[in-house]
Amino acid sequence: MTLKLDNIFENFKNNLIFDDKHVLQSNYNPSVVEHRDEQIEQVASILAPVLRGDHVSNLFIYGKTGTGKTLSIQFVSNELLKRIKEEGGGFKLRIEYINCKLKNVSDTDYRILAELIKKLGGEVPATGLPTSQVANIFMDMLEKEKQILIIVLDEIDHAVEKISDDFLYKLLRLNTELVNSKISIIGISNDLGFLDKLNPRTRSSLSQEEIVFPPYNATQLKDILEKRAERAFKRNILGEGVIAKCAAYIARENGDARRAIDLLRVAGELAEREGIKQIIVRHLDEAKDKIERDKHIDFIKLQPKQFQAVLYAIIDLCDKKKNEPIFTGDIYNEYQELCYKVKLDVLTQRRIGDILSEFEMAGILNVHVVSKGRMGRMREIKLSLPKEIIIKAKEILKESLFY
DNA sequence: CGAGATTCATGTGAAGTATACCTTTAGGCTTAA
DNA sequence: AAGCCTAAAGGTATACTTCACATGAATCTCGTA
Repeated sequence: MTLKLDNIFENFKNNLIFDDKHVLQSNYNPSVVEHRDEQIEQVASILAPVLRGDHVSNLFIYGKTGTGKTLSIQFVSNELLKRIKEEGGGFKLRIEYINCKLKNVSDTDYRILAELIKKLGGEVPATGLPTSQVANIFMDMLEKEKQILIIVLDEIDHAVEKISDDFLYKLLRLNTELVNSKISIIGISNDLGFLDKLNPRTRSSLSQEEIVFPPYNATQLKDILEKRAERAFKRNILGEGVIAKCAAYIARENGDARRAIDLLRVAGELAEREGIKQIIVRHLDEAKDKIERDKHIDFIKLQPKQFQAVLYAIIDLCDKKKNEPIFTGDIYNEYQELCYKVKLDVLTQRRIGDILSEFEMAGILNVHVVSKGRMGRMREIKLSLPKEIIIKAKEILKESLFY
């Protein structure tokens, strides 16, 4: 065993590619945020009143993934925290980040409150308590100290289905009930239409201020990548035009800087694994596939059993039907048979319908309702995954369901 | 022939249920004065 | 009498079910040209 570990460590030590790989990992926090000066200034000027211990306006931020929203907020937060620490002021500032998309973690009223309480150092059971009581616990914890809490709710658009408008509104207006402490919400959404889904009074208190983060363009991406690559890789590792290609590709797609950086890292890993001393354009292409694959495979692995069963039924059906379109009813039948085979409880068609919608939300399926006249009305369903991922997914699902 | 009614298979919203978990409370048992 | 433990009662969130009504175009019906 030790021998094996020795090998691994030895290989790692001798790695030819990376100098400091951490720089390319998603939890890396650069000291400078490139090309977001304007946005950072806006965020800063909106959050600045906390320095005087004043209440801060609620803020709504709109921008696609990987446009530096989180990074910018984190940057401003750190600066604020630093200053508060230096100057004191007799109160505490907390900035807590919550991603509302995380299934079974922070995707309902109750769970968001529970998460917040946890971050404040408390503990609440996963179920059993009335939400209002959890809200009270939260307020008590908040009031224990003189502090300002800024809650960053990332991807609220994903949770708005499950989170009641009322909850958001109450959270936004919590200030009126707080004596010692103050609270502000920063909502982040990828979907600008999100605001329209809210009722007007919630909307107006959430978007007291609004900031838009545009996607990075190719030049900016190139710049960002170069800065990171410089620290992450050893000298002369990057092949001709690799960064330019990477930037151009991502810019064309959606300007998601995180993806661009991932791409570069994975390309590096691939080169490392091959034992080659240079990253070339080919690695980028391979990395692209690998990232795509991993993302979906992880998603599928994390799904609950029933969801996996539904997905398996769909994949199986697609195989059988080849290019014919498939509909809800077909899927349900297939799913039922599968359940008998695997000894899984059979859920109702109603529920399966909801599960299908959830898959659609997650971008795994392409669904649209068609009316076939006298033949009824149903959803036509297509898998929106590349072929090779479907094959891999099928294996994984088989494994998970049958054994 | 064409306007309007019918129909089908499911979409979809609302209300109800099962489960797993929580707190409160009352009763019973133990312990110590 | 005070303290502690236990079990029942009463309550909640969440995932799922049940019920009931909504959809929307192909097809049918039937009056009319």
